[in-house]
Amino acid sequence: MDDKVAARPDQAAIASPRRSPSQQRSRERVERMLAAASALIAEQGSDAMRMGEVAERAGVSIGSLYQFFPDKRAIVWALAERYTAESQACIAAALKDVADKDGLRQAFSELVDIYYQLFLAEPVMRDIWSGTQADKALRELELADSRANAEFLVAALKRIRPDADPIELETAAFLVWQMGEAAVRLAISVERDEGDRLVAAYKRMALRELVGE
Amino acid sequence: MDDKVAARPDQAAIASPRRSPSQQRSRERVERMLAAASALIAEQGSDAMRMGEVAERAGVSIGSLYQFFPDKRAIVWALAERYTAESQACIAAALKDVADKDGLRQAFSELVDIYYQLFLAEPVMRDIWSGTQADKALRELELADSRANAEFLVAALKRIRPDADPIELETAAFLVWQMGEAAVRLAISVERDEGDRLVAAYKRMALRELVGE
DNA sequence: TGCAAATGTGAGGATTAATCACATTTTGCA
DNA sequence: TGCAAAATGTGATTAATCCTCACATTTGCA
Repeated sequence: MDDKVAARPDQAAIASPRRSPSQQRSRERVERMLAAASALIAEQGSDAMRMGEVAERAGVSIGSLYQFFPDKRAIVWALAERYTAESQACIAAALKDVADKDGLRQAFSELVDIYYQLFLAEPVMRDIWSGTQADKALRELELADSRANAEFLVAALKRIRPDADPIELETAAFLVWQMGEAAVRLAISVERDEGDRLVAAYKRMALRELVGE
Repeated sequence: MDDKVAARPDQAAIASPRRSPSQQRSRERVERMLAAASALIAEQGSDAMRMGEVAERAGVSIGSLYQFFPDKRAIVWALAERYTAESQACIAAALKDVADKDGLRQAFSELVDIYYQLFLAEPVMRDIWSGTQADKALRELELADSRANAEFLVAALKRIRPDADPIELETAAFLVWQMGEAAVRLAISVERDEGDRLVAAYKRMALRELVGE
């Protein structure tokens, strides 16, 4: 995770570019802004988050906020970007040494559990990825993230089933990943025990598709 | 499909109740409002849709708009509600007479295709169900819709596999349905041929889960 | 030290959702 | 038919909020 504010992909209306914090002082302030935003999102959701409130909590002026973030969505995007970077590292590590079916079963099951727990425990994650679909930049980030994660999965699958059609593996991995997100989102929006059942059912389905019975 | 404006479930902040059109005149005006909103959503997306523009296109005043819709989201919700009612009828009809595995395979495959085509062809549908997650009322509508559709599927499954555990069928059907929506949304956001592959892969996965190999 | 670049500020401009006090039309009924 | 009450229609106005901008302050550096 770097401290630099990542350049957000252009949105429908291109937001004017913003400075990247180059001094230590401003880097710390940007951290405070993100922390404040994160706290507010956890409390009320990103939609209800007010720029003035973020600035106040971070102990900076509105102007400073806009110095580093072109608009409100960019703040949410920056938080989302951190989560994806972190989780990608985690996923890559978990799938890195998988070499057989049982290894994949094990690793996949654990990853799904982690993801599920994360969504249950982290209101910010829930909020960000729930609103995903409405925001073009976030949707693209999620898609890119899914593709990257699917790649890790494909790499593992190729080791397990070296003679399988690469395109099919690619398709299956991408689909399975995206469905996992859908399954977890669904699971957290219903009663806990039904959610658990849904996640378990998803795991079975996904693994059957990936490594067979 | 009834002409009445359905009462929208309470949102976070409870919107003040609005009149239901009881006279022929107002019913027609409400239709014009919805048509105008639909056209604007198709053109620019529901986020960019402006209340003033809806009113102008419908040939009514802002005040009239708010006479029948408590707020902006209620308009989108009303459109969404119509789509779900329509599609539920379609789904119920398609699954009504399914009595064996091959019948289900056939019906399910057709329903998925119809849904996929609908999303490809209907920008309003795309927009509404993309923004779904951000809006509590829409999320609830989608969930209720999924559950209702899952019920039709469960009914068919019980005829095919009468000795299966009902809870498991319920879980599988609900999950499969929700995943179908995720799969289609994913499919329409990538290149057409990749989308087709994804939908095909989803069908395979879903049917394997529902009726086995 | 002094200057240019980086950073900080918050009042105010610009949008836009939503309200409300009042006008007009329709309906139900004696 | 005539008329009171309910339903419907109107748009200037209010309120909330994002974001800009002109100017002040701080930092890095030769």
